[in-house]
Amino acid sequence: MPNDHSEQAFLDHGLKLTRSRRAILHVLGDASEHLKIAEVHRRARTLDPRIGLASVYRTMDLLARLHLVTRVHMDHRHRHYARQSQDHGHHLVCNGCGRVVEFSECHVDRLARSLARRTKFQIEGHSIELFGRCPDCRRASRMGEVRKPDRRSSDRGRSARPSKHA
Amino acid sequence: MPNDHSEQAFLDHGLKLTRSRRAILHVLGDASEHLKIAEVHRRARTLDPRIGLASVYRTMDLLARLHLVTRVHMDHRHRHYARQSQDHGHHLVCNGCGRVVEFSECHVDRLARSLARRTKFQIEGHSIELFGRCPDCRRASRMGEVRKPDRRSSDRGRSARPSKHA
DNA sequence: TTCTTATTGAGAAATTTTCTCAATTGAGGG
DNA sequence: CCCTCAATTGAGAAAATTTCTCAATAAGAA
Repeated sequence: MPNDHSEQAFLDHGLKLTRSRRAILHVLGDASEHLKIAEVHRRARTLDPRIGLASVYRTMDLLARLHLVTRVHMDHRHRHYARQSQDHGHHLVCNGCGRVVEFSECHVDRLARSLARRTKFQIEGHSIELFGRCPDCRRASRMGEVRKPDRRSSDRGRSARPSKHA
Repeated sequence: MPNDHSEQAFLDHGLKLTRSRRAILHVLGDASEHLKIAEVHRRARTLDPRIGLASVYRTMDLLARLHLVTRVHMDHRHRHYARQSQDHGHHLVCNGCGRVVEFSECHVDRLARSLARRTKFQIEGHSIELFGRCPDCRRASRMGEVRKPDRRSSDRGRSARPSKHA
């Protein structure tokens, strides 16, 4: 989000600040949600239509390596990225329909400290996902159905913008 | 793992117990690790070479919907599944090289209860991932490098079988 | 056994990600 | 300001993963 900070980080690591990278940083700076690659690409192209998809992949990888964004696991079909600073919404995902509810409470600090000590990793972030059944799907399964997933509604449900906030 | 239980679950839901499904249940029953689709397919074919990849996808989807198996998010490139009962290895992933260390301690019970109450979800499982830098990557970055990920070692690191257990 | 329909396997198609390579461009030095 | 050179790019090909289609098969009920 501090865009200048990101740009500086690039330079500090001897990386060039190119048109594409600047555009992508802008996109990420403006976004308030998690974005998947295709969406970053789409938005970046409104700033500069020349930007290629491969560059988006490359830049997002770099940003992740610089800890400016974090990969979040929202579904299996797409990569999603969140800015480092917003990386604190965790997810409750419905196994039935894919609906996602965000929540923020978590207490992994103790766990993180203990793992850091044992593994000598330097812990930088975390993500928690819980899986279950939303009320609608519970009702459906009480009625004996095995709901075949509906592609469209499932895609909607698993989209980047979680439907509710707990 | 209780194979008969799984087979029964199929019948209970009016689903047929076919050769392929039986083979896949066997594979899952024998496996002690998370498996990705391609691996399930490979193993199932040693039991019955006729099984097609599409059937593996279809069966794994069904199993997930029957709660006999859970999707776990180990990397972005593949789906991974774990048997419901073994869904309790969590991961510490190195942001630098992708190395994965498994750990088992976690205290999400309270969190789960509180979310269940607030959202009316029925919680069925969870996954925790922490991200950081492994000792090797910390050393490298102290030397100013931005390690470009090495495809091969990264693939090894992110594979289904974590390298170490904490 | 026969019937009915869910399920299958194979391959095509779609989707996402990675790779390759010639052309461009950023940043530093002169 | 211009040069130089390596980093970076865009485009498209290629790879990898997932989904779809459809005729053929086989599981389970009668």
